[in-house]
Amino acid sequence: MDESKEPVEGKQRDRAKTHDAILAAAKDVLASDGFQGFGVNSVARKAGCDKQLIYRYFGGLEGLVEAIGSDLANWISDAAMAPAIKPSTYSQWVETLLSGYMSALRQNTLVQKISAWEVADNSPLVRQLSKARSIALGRWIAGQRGELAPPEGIDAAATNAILIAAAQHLILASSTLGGFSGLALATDADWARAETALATIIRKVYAE
Amino acid sequence: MDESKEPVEGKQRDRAKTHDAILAAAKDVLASDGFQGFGVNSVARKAGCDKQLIYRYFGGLEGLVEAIGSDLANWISDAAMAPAIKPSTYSQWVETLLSGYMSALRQNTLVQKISAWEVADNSPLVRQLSKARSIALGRWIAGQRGELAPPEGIDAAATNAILIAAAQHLILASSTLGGFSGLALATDADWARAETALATIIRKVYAE
DNA sequence: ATTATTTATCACCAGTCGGTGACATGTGCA
DNA sequence: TGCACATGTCACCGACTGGTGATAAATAAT
Repeated sequence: MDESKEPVEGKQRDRAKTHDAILAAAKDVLASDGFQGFGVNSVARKAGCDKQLIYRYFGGLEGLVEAIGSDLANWISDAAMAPAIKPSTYSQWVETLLSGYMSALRQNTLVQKISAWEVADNSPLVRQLSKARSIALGRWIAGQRGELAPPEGIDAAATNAILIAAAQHLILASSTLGGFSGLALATDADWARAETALATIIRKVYAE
Repeated sequence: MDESKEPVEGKQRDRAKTHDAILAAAKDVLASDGFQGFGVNSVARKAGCDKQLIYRYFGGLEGLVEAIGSDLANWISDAAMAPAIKPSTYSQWVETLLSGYMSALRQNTLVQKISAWEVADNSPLVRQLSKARSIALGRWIAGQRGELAPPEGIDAAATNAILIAAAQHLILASSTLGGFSGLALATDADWARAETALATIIRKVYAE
């Protein structure tokens, strides 16, 4: 009767399971130790298997990163909930967009790391992850786009890039430094303060 | 007569010169290859000397980084020129402050890298450099501070942190990605556009 | 000229890296 | 049963890393 299909749990020969374990370990190493300590040896160590399997199942580090990239295809759509109310002004639209982006990014530490590496490291592997992140983000924004037009006389594209840059940098800085430029970003109250300030900026900038 | 003190130039035994060559090579490796390829071997290779000398003259990598940190003590004061006209409103003051910070940061690629590493890598060496950068920045801002007060009813500390975060992130992204979020940041015209948008934000936010 | 001392180089260590071939063992099919 | 294959393990390679002790060579002091 011991010939059941899942007897002992764990060390059974199960390609799919080891495959997933390697993938999970890879994401884990990336999120915790960063790109510095990312390699076949460390991933195999954390996955509890031989590194040879990484070459067999993923074709090496490159293929492994590719798999992680595919895994990130919907990182923001999954995390950012749809806005409760449909925005009726351009200012509101930017506000909800930025709020959704921030909440999604704050939930996904791996994407945070990738965003940070984008500007700190231009190795091929990082570029690969960066591309996957960017594509998913672009698709999400495209889906959020409505028919609202920005006020006249303002460079909306540049302004929004500035706002997104600020939001992103605050999140990255909060994870590693706990704040930025004297502004604490640890507790929920801290974040409420930051989001209030950001919302005020948006409203004043896009005031009709 | 050949016993002059600086005869052939170069391969003479000159501790001070080698010391400086190592320091320069270290900054060079950091700025070009990043923290990834930073180590005694690569620095010694670039400096054209034996790595043993790094241990002798700096006490290892840690001391070398420390020396680089001291070298960065006045990075912003040296680069940011004093404002042409003394700002007469809080809005103007923020504008000149941010403008000076941006121009100084854009000129110093090493500090750019350090700023990027701050949020991407929390190794002890990075923290050391980050600290040196932060101290120099804080001293500069303290020196720029005037008696101007922000308008009532606005969280100036949070707002300024947001603005600085945006400026910094745009600069970092421009160096590695050539732009951010669809906004090109390569040519001078690109930067003029970004700075205009930023100035507009500041004026609208801090309008009296 | 003969020491002492500084400056620089070399050879080597143990450890890790990415990568690969040979091998053992469990699983399913004939 | 026996065979073929899939799965997993091990040992090893060359290259690189940080780090150190011994040694050569040039300068300074006597």
